[in-house]
Amino acid sequence: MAQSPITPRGEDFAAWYQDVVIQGDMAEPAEIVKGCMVIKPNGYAVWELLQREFDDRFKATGHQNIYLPLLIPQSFLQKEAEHVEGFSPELAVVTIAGGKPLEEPYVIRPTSETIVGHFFAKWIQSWRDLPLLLNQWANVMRWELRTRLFLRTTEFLWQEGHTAHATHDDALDEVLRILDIYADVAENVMAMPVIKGRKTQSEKFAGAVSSFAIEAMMQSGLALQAGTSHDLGQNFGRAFNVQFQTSEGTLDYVWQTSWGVSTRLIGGLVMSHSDDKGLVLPPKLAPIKAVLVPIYRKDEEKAQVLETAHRIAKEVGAKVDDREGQTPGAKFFHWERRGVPVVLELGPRDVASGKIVLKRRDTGSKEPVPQSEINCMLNDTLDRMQTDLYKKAKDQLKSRTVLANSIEEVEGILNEVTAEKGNGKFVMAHVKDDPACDARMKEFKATIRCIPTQDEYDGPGKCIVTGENVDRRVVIAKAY
RNA sequence: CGGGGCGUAGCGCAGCCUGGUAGCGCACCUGCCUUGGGCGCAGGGGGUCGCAAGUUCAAAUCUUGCCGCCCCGACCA
Repeated sequence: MAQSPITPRGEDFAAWYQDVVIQGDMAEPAEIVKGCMVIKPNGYAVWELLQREFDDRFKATGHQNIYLPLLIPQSFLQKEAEHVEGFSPELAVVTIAGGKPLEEPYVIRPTSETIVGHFFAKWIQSWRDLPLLLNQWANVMRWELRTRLFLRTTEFLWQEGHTAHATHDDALDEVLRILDIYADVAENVMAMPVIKGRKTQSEKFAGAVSSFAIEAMMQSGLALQAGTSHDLGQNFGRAFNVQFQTSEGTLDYVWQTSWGVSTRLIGGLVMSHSDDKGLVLPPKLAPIKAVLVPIYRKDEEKAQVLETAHRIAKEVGAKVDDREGQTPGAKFFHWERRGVPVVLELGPRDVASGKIVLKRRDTGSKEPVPQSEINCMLNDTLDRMQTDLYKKAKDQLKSRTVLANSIEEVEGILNEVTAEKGNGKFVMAHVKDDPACDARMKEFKATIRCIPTQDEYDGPGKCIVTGENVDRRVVIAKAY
């Protein structure tokens, strides 16, 4: 019998997304805690693979991991003016502990800049202590009004990098180095093309001088901010008195950065590649790359098939689905929904002919392969699938990116867009980095996603809102 | 924070209007049978009906209060 069906993308994109995540057994709402989710093994395994990719790159660029307290004294959040304003609406606060009201409440960290500021002040005395390059893998909590699995949950997992530098140039280099790492993992591991860019002043992180981000386009055509890297200037250095003695003997505040990617990336992964049959995972992030489904009828067939199945599975590193009492058909659906890149089918006919059937998750193509070549063919297929998924996503990004040269044009395009229809677009237009311009975009429920770091279009032009000169087109879109 | 919906077996739901032995499908267990895209048959186990108070001889059902979750809009990785 059919399991709960997956809502087709074309019918209702948001419902499709939720169905894919749940049917793919990645996560489910933790119905006992508002806005939180349970990340299940098939989802957490993807997170572990992603973590490894990022962590290796952070280590390779000189960062070390630390762990900071979950609770932050409430007064800490208030030390940086913009920071407190940005975060106070979404804080969860602990006011009672040990059965007694606390003298000073603790907030559950929404991010750790403030606590880092405190410890940086203790640890940094001299320019010789710099740069200080740290990262933390942690959970954080932001009391969101509206939540969606992975994309926005009250509690989420992430990494937050925190670094301190002697000069602004060094800090900015760090910010961009990390942005490159984020883009590298997104494109080459997640097969998710991104646009690197700077956030506008009104979209930047609360407390930063400037924020950079990678923006991805989902199959709905909506934008997803997939990672951010912030130039904090000396804002937190001043707020927490993080001073160091320069080589010339003077005192200066450190220049800090912070940067993060979260479990939101898993949502992005799902919305980049999956289809109406369920989850599609790029091979590099598939916890199980191939499953072998044995097919047999009589006992003597079973013995033969299983023997060959285990031999081949061992050779290629596949998992044999030898569960009893489930027909092959049920198994095919099971693994398909869970996004396994390749399913191998082995039955009596294949045993007799010395072949095995290889089926690709993304294209659905099925072909018999000589058993002697299966190892090579499988690796080949996984490699091809990885690059094909990227190409497909890149093509969609290109075909759904349009130029606009007037505010009316932008409005006309974006007013057609709804999240359910999944007909989103990236609109490239000349717009000034000015809060008034951001506000204008909000009128049609869109935002300036970023000012690309690399101009792939026609260079300078006149702002379609103010008429002033700006040096390149920005990305305007509706977003998650 | 506004609008809507929901809470009954592990999951999805019916029953409620009109109070009277708690039901269906899937899943699960046992046996037989089947197996190249969600097999079939037979038998079986599983529930303080979200919580609390009230009305009543009697409450899943009526009344009141509370709690929680989900979905749709304004803030956000």
